[in-house]
Amino acid sequence: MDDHLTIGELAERAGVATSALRYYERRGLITSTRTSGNQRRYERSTLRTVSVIRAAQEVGLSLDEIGSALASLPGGRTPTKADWSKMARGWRTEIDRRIEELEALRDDLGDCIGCGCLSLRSCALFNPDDRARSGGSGARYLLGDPRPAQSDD
Amino acid sequence: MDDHLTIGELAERAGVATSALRYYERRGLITSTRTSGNQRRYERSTLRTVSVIRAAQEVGLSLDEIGSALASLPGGRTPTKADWSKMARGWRTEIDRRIEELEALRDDLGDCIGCGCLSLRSCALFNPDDRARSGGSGARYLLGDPRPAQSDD
DNA sequence: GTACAACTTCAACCTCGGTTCAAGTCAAGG
DNA sequence: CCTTGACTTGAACCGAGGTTGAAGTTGTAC
Repeated sequence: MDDHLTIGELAERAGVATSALRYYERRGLITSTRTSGNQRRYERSTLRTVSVIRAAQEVGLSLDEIGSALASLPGGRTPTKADWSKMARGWRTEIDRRIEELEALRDDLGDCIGCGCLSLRSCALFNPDDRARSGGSGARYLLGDPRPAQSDD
Repeated sequence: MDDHLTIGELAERAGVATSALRYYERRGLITSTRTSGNQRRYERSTLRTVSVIRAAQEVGLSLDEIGSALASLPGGRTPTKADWSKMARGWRTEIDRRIEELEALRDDLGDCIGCGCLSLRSCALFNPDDRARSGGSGARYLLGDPRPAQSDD
């Protein structure tokens, strides 16, 4: 009833499980103080931080990336309005990039459907060398660079 | 040198690791015959199947979904040109759906940047109740339904 | 006929974003 | 004081899509 939130209250208001909040704290995304009896108490502003975390996850960022973004905030841990605007702008760029990738993929697919490129000749979707191969499991899509015709199938 | 491929040859031509090919086989996505010495030999058409698998993964399908699609092919295991066209059309629909989701998300984000909705009032991105909560880890995004104003922040 | 690369299997391990459990402690109402 | 529910910890587990390693076998080039 003071101006702090228990983990259960924060979980309910933020729409996440308490286990997720403890996990975020282990990962360094949020912080808490402790009562004399070792229970977590959260600032009300942590609700905002959690909302930003969830929003960033929707955008497709990993918790590591989100953590870096939060850690790089100048004046402390909780994102201010200006911080949020800045981050949101960056994320929008990221979303735009992903939309472009998907559109390219869709167009490739359209070409394939039209051209019957099961022959594998010059089809972007079927060009393995070209796939983004580095760096984990994110959504990665292919781009151009059709290979010169080879003995195909 | 006959018309079959070893696992290493297939791996190189398809751009995947041999371990992945064995994994696909365990999952029932591809098949092989064996030499008298128990080594795998692949039909050349398996290269096409693997390409389809990788393309479907790019689209965002799980190996289970891909397996179902391949298993449902009428005339055997290797997708024909017509099969491929049919699948590709389905995937394109899926891609379109994901692009729409991303565009909605981007627009929400644009609203947030414009309105300074850090207050959490009526902001789609900050509305936890509304997040797609069911069903695994796919890319899920939020939609409308701004909540009536509450004590916020 | 022998060296060596490529193959075999099975089991264990990896990341990511958490959830679930067991065993125990704290806080609040009656 | 006592009960009850919310909290604490650490460790184990999940599923997806594989990778890695050990120990042994095959295939082929010289």
